[in-house]
Amino acid sequence: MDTPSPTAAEKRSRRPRNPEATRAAILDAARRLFGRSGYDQVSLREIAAEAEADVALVKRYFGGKEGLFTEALKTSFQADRLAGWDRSRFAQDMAALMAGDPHGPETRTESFQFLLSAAVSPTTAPLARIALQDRFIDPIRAWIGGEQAEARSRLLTAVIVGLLVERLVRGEALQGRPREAFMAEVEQMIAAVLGEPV
Amino acid sequence: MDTPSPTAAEKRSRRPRNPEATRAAILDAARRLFGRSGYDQVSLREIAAEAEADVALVKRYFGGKEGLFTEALKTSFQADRLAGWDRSRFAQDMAALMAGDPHGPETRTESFQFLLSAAVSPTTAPLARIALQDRFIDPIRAWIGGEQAEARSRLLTAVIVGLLVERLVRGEALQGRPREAFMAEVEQMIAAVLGEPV
DNA sequence: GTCATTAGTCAACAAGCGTTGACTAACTCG
DNA sequence: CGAGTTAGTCAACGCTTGTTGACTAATGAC
Repeated sequence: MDTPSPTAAEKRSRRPRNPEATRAAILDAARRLFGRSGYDQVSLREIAAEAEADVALVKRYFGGKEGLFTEALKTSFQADRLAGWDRSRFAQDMAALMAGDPHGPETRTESFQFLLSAAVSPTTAPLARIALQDRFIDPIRAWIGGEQAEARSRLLTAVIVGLLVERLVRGEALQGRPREAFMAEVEQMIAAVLGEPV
Repeated sequence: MDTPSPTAAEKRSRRPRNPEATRAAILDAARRLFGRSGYDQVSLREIAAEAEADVALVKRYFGGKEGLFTEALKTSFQADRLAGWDRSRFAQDMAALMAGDPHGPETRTESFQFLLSAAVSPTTAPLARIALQDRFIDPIRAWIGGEQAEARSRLLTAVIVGLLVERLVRGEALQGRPREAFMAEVEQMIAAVLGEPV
């Protein structure tokens, strides 16, 4: 046998020794799982399993669970930054997003949920405050401008968060007339907060 | 010594054997602690200590942690039912409540937070859905009436929840002009959702 | 007063957690 | 090639959790 039985070699160190890739895999798994279930619900062993890595590597790369969480929160929802949204279609897009099926494929809210679960737990609330300010309140205020910008951006952020919880708790998709009615109301309300003619 | 050293007798069974009172004490402590920190953050031992009772009694009276949580959630915020609020002053009262100091004495939001933390955790989300429907969405719909009642009550509930999170995350009281501006915006928005002239 | 029932206590359990350090194998540099 | 560093693995630690069953003492029925 030229190629000896690979079992022994295969069992150990299957991963091709790529530190950046492993680090990224762990971080990715963390974002996914933390976003789905919150800080306490997820164990490092679950994350490691999802990333097909060893638990001990969490310490190596992130110092511990809290470090991993912080890093995951920091690098979360790059794509979902509200700043990148089209303001003229904001109310419609948000209404459609919030009326959708919570378990559907077009989710896009997973990273929001991450932030939300962070906000509720007192342990992680300070981190959540920074992230909320950074990614929601500040960019929205920049849009709005004017004298009431601060109050309105806080308010709009609160509305989005509330709608997320509603969506999360609802458990199933709105369909037909209920969906349309809900969307229409959301749209109208957001427009009102944005200070636009209804 | 006629009255012998009471240490031995005192150590055991100090509580005067009052099942209803102990049950109530445990339930009360559970409401308080669950409301402050959420399901996973609170251990049964903490609750038992707060109630000055033994951990094992949780099993006796409630079957386990989940049973205690369910019972606590069910019997929570009797006083805070939105149904009891004065509708004509609803927008103002809610705005004032939400602008207040999160750590202030006039809280009144502890039991809301209880519900909120239940809503975010997937384990307890189904329970939270029932409670939300029962205590918020349904009574609000009864107020509103009309064709859009369902959509609007969902929306108003979402707004309240979002404001709670904002308050929770904010960490300090708004004061002076920021507070007034925030309150005015909240008031106006709620009034809009309620379908009242602004 | 005696005996069965029940409220409350105590100690221990199995399981899961985050964390740690010793070990092995792979890469890098001289 | 050989030495040193680094990536990844493994087993175990100490701790906390919810839960359980054996025990003690107070209550209530007769």
